[in-house]
Amino acid sequence: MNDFIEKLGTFSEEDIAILEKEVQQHMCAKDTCLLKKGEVCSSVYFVKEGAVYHHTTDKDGNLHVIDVNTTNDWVLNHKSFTSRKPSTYQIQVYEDSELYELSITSIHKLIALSPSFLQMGKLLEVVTSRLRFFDGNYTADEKYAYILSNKPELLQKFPQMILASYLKMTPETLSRVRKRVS
Amino acid sequence: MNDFIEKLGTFSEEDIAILEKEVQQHMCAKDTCLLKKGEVCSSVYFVKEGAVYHHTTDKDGNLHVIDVNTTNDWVLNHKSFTSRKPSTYQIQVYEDSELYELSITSIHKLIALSPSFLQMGKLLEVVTSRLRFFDGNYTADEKYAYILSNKPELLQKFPQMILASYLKMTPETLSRVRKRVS
DNA sequence: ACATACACTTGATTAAGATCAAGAACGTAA
DNA sequence: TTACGTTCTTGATCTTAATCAAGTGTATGT
Repeated sequence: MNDFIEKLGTFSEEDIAILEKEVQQHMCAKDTCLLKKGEVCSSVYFVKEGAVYHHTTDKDGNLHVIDVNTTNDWVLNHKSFTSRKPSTYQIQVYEDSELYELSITSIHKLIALSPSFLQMGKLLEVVTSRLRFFDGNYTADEKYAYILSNKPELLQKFPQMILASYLKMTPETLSRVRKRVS
Repeated sequence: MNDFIEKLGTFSEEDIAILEKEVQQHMCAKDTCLLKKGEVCSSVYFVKEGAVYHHTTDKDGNLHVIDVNTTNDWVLNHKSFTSRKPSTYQIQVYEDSELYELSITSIHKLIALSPSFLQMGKLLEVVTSRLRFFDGNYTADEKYAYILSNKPELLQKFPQMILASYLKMTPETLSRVRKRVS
């Protein structure tokens, strides 16, 4: 649990003690749903080991992958979490994973006990900000190269279909990009 | 000033009286800068009449239009405003405009005087959320059709170059789309 | 009225990626 | 082992929009 707490911020010994009481540890099987479409996001997860993806399916049955997380990543729908409005997509475990969970009620309790826990709010803003290429007009090659140099573990954890959807290209294109860039 | 206050929320007579003392009314000439790149956004504007655009210029000298506002729109860099971090772009008046301004210090003062002003925070979140098509993969025709049915006044106020940049297409493409869709 | 500048249009060509289609590689179950 | 279902690869073609280039307005000032 140390790496989890370290990533959360800097805390005193006492703070860590009360924090540890609030954190729940889970072993989640593949396909476990962490947040259903329509539910309000009320927990923050941290991936100790494993893989998680955020997705939705449109009326034509096409899968849209919104986000992907692996080891040492934070997992939450930040928009739903902060606005307390229903999530527009699902968060699901992609492979058997070990997760830490901190509920919103625990977070409120912690902040009431020690204001040093306020730093978590800032953190969650940062960790959930979207990757560069979702704003600008990047080519398929640039998007792949970005992942390759910034988060190559995604390429190992997820199959081409999921990655292609996440990168907004077809699996065929991703296959060709892969060959081209390597 | 009534339409401005109405859009801000629902307030008592006394609230409106203290609010009106804080609002500054401006006549701004074309090209007046409301927020410079690098400054922290510290005011919210409301367009009584006119046109405003948010833009930046990259190292190759290309103009990138991030947002456009016309009559009855709110104007602010929400990210800079809430994070208190420097703006990455400029906000500028595009044609002579009549604007109302509410500074962040005024907002804090108002909230201290009456908690009913807290509703403004929610409002600003909503009004600054990006239009649908900036997430998904929409065609040039779809983007134009969306503006045409949801904010046609933009097409009157701004020249093709600005609109094309905002819609992430070339002016040539926008010209052809225009003919095609109409 | 003329010149200059600027915005817009239109056409021809190019490039990126999607789509369609077929086959290869690999795992799992009978 | 064979058979089936995936996932991934590869090729051929098509579509969208960018680029390049040459026009056509249209306003502004002299």
